[in-house]
Amino acid sequence: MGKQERGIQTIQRVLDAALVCFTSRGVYAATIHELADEANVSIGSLYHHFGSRDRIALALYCRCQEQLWANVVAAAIEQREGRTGVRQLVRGYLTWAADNRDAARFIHQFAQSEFVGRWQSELGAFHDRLLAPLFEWLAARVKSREIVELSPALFEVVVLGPASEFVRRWLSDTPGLDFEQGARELPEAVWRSVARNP
Amino acid sequence: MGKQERGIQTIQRVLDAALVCFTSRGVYAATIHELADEANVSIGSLYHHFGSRDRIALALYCRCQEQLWANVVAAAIEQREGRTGVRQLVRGYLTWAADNRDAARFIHQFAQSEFVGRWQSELGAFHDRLLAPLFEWLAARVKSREIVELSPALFEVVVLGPASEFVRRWLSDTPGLDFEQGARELPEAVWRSVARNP
DNA sequence: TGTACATCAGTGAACGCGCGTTCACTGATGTAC
DNA sequence: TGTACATCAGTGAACGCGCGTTCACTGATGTAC
Repeated sequence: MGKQERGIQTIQRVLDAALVCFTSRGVYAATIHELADEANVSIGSLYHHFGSRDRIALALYCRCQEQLWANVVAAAIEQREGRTGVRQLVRGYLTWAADNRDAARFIHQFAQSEFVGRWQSELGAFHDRLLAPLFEWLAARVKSREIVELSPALFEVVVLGPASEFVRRWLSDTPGLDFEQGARELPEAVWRSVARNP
Repeated sequence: MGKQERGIQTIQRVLDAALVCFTSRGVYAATIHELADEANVSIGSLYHHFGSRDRIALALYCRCQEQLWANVVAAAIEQREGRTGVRQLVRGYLTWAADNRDAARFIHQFAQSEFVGRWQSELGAFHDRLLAPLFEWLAARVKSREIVELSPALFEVVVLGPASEFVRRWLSDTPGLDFEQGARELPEAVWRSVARNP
């Protein structure tokens, strides 16, 4: 199962190309032939490394998720106060999406696609592992009574729901949605919904 | 362009079948052959009424959206107070989804699919028309200083974002997510985020 | 340092399956006089 | 009330396109002695 340096580079190149194809043509519409073209790699080589078309999408999804949460979670949990941490979490999510439009678009599309079902349990564990530091941070702020008591699952819904809904709409150019306005007002709105007032 | 009673019934029957196929097999995986089978209608008849596979999905989406918002918006705007209205909106969304799992699943899947792009402007106008009464209600509550000032677009994100994120996760059986708990705690959490405190 | 062998990386023409769509047709319903 | 015609509703075998995948192969890199 040993991989060579050359192979690792090819895999990265394929994933880069996949991001282009999947976002410009769509996760379903993009064909493996287009993908091979964009990556300058033969179809056989794709199958050598990934085994199937679906697994390319899966690998890309994991790479994007890792980038997203490594950034966003790290920036949030280095905040001491609950308020600044939650605000940072929301703002971080928004700015990451703005800086990585394609990756954000792909994540949202993939997460809602029929692919997910097939890898649900693996992806769930992966997701939990990425968010674990955040939930630790959260538990401490709940304990210190800065933040209302909410199960981690509901906390995610309440805090990341508005952020991801906003990004989803922003990415599809929903009229009447201004990014700057969202980045200014959403963090505080979200904070109000989890803040424990004295 | 006149339609006969028989044709109208066939269309409804096809949409019922489409909901079954699209939710059990997936919006992309379901084929028009399966659809014809499930509806007990010939493939030719499908094309006579809808013109293409995609338009069947589109028609179903419109029917589901209409059902959803007719219910949810109506129940919310008959509330006088901002707080009870917003709470009712969130709770109404959740319970509609619980009572219409398939329709909710289909709406979420379709809305995030590559279909949407093709009909974006029509669907946007349709959506706005369905939500118009809600935004009127909202404007009055903003004016009376019960609710913070937010553009309609951001209001939607803040209020419906958590609700739809919750439903999305609940529909895909995310572990750790309890429906009853969500129905109990989400409405108030959302209300806190838009309430204007004296 | 060289040789022999094993494994990894990469190729691309060919295949076959199944999908959406078409089309020439029959039957049912509505309309005009 | 009957007849002739037009339009709507419905049929399903056939088509052709393009997709994901395979496979027998060559070339590159690593390893053992």
